[in-house]
Amino acid sequence: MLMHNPPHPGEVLKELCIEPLGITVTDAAKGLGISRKTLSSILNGKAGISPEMAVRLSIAFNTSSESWLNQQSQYDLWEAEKHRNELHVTQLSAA
Amino acid sequence: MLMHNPPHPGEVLKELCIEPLGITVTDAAKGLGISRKTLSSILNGKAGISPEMAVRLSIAFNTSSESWLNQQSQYDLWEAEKHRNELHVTQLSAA
DNA sequence: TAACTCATAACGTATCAGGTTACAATATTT
DNA sequence: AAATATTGTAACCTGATACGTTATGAGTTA
Repeated sequence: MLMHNPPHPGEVLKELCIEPLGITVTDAAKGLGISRKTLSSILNGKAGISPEMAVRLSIAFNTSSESWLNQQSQYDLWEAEKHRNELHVTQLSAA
Repeated sequence: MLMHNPPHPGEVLKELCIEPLGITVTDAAKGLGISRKTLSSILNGKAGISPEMAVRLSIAFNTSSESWLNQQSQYDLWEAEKHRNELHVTQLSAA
């Protein structure tokens, strides 16, 4: 069960990876093999981290791809849970 | 680190939720508040489990939405990792 | 036979990742 | 100060995918 509002994975990426290394967004994008606009979108919370992007991050920053995708999942789930009560779903039991 | 080929989340859904209850795909779809085609696509591995669908499943089967979405993430990541060596990514270090 | 169940194809809509190009606002450097 | 670098973002395009409806064919059960 998720207990607190998870941050944008992009926010974590910026604060824990990009800024500590002192590299520019432009150079990081080059290293990741993606466009600057795509990285910028992630860093500013406009785009999520796709499975492929998680693998790219794991290579570039020597981390685990799982941790990146899990962060994204938890963020997405937090958003989805906000509308739990609006879903027309009934409990299912044996026929 | 993921060690073995994760199953389709839809496969798990079918074997651990639908079949044990002895309910039809049609009735399960009704309970979930989605179309029969959408559920069929998931059960047969043609579609993934979206964050919203994870919440629906958690309500209908009294489970955790996290477990469903994590299963999907692990499945997606397994697929993405297959192409790890095709990605043009370089290790990033301090400027 | 008739009714139910299911997978799937065809079609449309919405969302989203990702790319390119271009522009404006800051920083930084010379 | 002037020139350069950096960044966010808007506009536009493509491709993938979730989801819906409708229809069809196959299998199963009453």
